[in-house]
Amino acid sequence: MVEVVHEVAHVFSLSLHDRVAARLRTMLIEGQLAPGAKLNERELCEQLHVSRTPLREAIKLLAAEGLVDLLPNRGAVAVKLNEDDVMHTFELLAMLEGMSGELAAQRITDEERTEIRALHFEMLACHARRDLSSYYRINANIHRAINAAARNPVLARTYASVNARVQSLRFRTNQDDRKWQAAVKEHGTMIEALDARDGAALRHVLIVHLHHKRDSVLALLRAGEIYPVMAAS
Amino acid sequence: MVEVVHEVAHVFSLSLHDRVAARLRTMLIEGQLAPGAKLNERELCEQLHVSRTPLREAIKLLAAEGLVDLLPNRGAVAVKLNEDDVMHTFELLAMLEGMSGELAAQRITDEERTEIRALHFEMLACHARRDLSSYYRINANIHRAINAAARNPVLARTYASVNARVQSLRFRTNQDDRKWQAAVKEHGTMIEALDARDGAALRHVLIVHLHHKRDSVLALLRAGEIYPVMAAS
DNA sequence: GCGGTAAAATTTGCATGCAAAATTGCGACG
DNA sequence: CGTCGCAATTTTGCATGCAAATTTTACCGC
Repeated sequence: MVEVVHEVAHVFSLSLHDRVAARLRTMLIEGQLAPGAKLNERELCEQLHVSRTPLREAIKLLAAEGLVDLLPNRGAVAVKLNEDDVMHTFELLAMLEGMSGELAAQRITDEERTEIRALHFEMLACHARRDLSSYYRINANIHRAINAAARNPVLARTYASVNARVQSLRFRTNQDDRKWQAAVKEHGTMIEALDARDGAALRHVLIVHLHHKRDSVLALLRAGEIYPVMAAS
Repeated sequence: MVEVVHEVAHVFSLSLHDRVAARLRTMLIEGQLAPGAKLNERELCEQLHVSRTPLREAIKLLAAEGLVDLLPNRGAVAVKLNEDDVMHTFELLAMLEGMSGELAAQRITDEERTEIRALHFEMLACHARRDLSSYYRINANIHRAINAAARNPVLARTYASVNARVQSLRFRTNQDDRKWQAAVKEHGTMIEALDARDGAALRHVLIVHLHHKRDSVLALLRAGEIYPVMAAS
């Protein structure tokens, strides 16, 4: 019935289910689909202007990524992490990022170091302007760059997959100026470790960094300032 | 009124697509679907006696697990790892298993230690009988038990997911008696480290163990003795 | 024969239809 | 007044149909 399709000529992932999965992923990470919320197929079909088949296929992708839980005969719900889940996830993330850092310190090129330092200063600018949104974006790019410098795509993909599950929570932290300051300082230490090609030091600061992040998220979680936020239904 | 049941309910896979995914997973791991082989939907539909919808949904699950690659408009193919992929995967696996061991040494209960030691002796029996198949099964159970003792379900699931991608390759190694002997000896060291609750030692032996496994797999890969094999077992 | 092109056949991707399960609404009964 | 039970509606799960894309095959010119 719907033959009017928005221009997607320049997009290479022509598969509709991939695009739908990406859209859902964004909605989950940004909290438009709140943790614990049921994913109503008919609703999402109308909202995304697709039929149920590609939507269901996209949901299966997200289920394997761990972003939604699949309940037999009862559809899918956005994952709602409890404290233990958050602890375990950050415990793993810290290890993964620590490993990335250690490998990156050994394998990074000068060009990559230069680029990461540039990103670092961009991030400092965002911090100075209190531009949280851009700060997050550049921050993510820095960590992605470190992962890339580790020269292990399997590690990078695994990290991205695990990280996606807590991304929506990480989004809400760093409201606290003191913690933000500390995070920025840790990032400075990362740059120093990278310049010194000190794998152990980079690993250490990354693990500490993630543990601080974990604590921030847990604090918000315990304060109940995360899950009450719900979108209109 | 529904009680809170956010645990991954392992009720019997009532969903057809879950059963199909499990079946396909087995076929991929056991090599019935050879690496690089195209997954023909019609063919598999007839073989598994299901229609295309649940099959396609299952394939999406496996794609997110990294067991198959999805080519736009050209279906899915069983992943065919090259040497770099194998190196990177084992590099990550070694780290994950090392982490598991370190955590397990801290968190394991006496009951679990007892059970793992029992499994260990069972495995020794299989080794003595040269019962490779049972050896593999018990070996996998030991590593699963260590992962369980680490008390981090996220880590365990991640390990299982990454491991699945090389499981079909691991299946074919240890034909070499000398390497088998060495692997068994390493397992003995693991038990000692667990009994001493020496996290660093356990971590170390697990990493070494995985690196040896990596070398075995790479040797077979380079000898071309893996991919030509296509028969079902 | 050989390369190239176009049509036929196969295969994938998406939409829709139908049955089973779950949720909801409502009324009878204790 | 609350609870249980049953039917209506909604929602999920699977099968099938159709169009687009890909692969195969056949043909034509050279």
